[in-house]
Amino acid sequence: MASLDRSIVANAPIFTGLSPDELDAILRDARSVRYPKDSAVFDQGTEAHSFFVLLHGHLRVEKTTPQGQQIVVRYVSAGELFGVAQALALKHYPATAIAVVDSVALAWPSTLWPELIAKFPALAVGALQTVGSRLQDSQARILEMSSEQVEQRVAHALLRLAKQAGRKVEHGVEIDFPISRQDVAEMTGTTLHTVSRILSAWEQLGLVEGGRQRIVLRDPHKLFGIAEGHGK
Amino acid sequence: MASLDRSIVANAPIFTGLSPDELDAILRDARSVRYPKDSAVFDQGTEAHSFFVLLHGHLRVEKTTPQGQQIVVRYVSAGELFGVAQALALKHYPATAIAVVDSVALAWPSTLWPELIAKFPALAVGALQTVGSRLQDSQARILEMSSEQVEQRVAHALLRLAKQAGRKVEHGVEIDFPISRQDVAEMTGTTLHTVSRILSAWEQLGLVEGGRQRIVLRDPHKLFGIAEGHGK
DNA sequence: GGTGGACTTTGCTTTAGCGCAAGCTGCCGC
DNA sequence: GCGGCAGCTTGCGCTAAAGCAAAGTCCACC
Repeated sequence: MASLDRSIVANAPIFTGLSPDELDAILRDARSVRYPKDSAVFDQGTEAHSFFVLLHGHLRVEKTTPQGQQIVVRYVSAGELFGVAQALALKHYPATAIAVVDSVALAWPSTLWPELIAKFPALAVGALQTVGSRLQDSQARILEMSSEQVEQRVAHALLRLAKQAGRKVEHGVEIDFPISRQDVAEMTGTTLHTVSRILSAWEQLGLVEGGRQRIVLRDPHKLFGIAEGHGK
Repeated sequence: MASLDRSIVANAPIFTGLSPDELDAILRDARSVRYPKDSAVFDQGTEAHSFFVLLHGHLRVEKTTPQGQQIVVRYVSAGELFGVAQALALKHYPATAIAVVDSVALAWPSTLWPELIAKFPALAVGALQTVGSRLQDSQARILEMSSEQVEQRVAHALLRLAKQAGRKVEHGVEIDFPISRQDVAEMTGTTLHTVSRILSAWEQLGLVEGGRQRIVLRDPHKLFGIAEGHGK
């Protein structure tokens, strides 16, 4: 088990560029925490006490407006760094992270971040790349929301989910955690109703297969066509 | 002039946490470049040869889809770091930066980034915070696009522009560089036509004052009300 | 001082997708 | 085994805003 965790950690992009010894030193300060399904790892607006690397499971990161409107910022998979508010000079978490399946994460106290950075500059470089790739994702999403129809956006979202957390099953690729129509709506800037309609239509065409909090892509290639604006 | 530049650089957030000596060492490797109005500092997709700090002027950063749809990612003001593709592990610039007024920037070869980081870890920390705050902005924008009406989004955009690059004038705050209705549309994910209509309506109400590539906010407070969804 | 093009305004038509409402279904807990 | 409810589907009307079209207006350059 410990060695399994080790391999996940060693392959985490954030830790590339560190020697095994350095990695050990860093891991000594971490504690491992279990988060049961549907529990929060941290809540938007609370003090950013820790930063994390996910060892096992999946998290949904969501952000809520003062008016109560909510969006899904992203899903976190094993090996990813998250909750680095401190590194971005934020005192409070800018979003809420919820375990969508039973999950395990390594946690470090935020106060340790400056020390760790000072000792291991490669960490800062890794963090920069992590945050940078999230920035890319966000901007891609803005571009999508400005230029694409809802149907295309939903197709894109499903393809991205499948890529990040897809599991091969008999007739396609299943998204490997429970995800509701509402969640997809909050990822694509639309409503539960519209997502439901779109998925129903696709199910007719044999492109996807649905169910309660369950989505299987049966024809990713054709979905890609829709995402790119052909198909339809 | 040199000392004027010095003070801009010294106050740039990216350089906080560096001693004057360190700053000098870093500046020795930079060259200063003039970009006349409407010229490109770099183009989306080209090799990321340099990274920059803007000394004077304003840039518009825009991103284009393969299909030709375009959005304005952000505007860059004096003192800001930009073009750090290399730090995010990108080989090519992910967007195009255009001078909207005659501008001057300091430029470093991208190849120098790893050395500088190694010598001055504070730089990595600064860059992380810069990129982090851009990530915050992008996510805020996604939230806005998912939950707000066009009118609110335009109000938000104008207020942000005024905050970042506002100049006090006789009856209000003027945005300190030429900006077209089209540009505002590309910032808010709408069309030229809709922006024009909204600004015309606001002009009727005395909230703004328009003109060719010119916007003056006459009643920021009331605009804020609209942005928050009251007013209407 | 005139002319062309870039920028803007404005009216009309169309439509994607939202909001509302009602009903269905499969799962979980008792 | 049976409620009950969370999640899903579906129909209908409505509206914000996009698309289309046509005319102004201002500026820069000749």
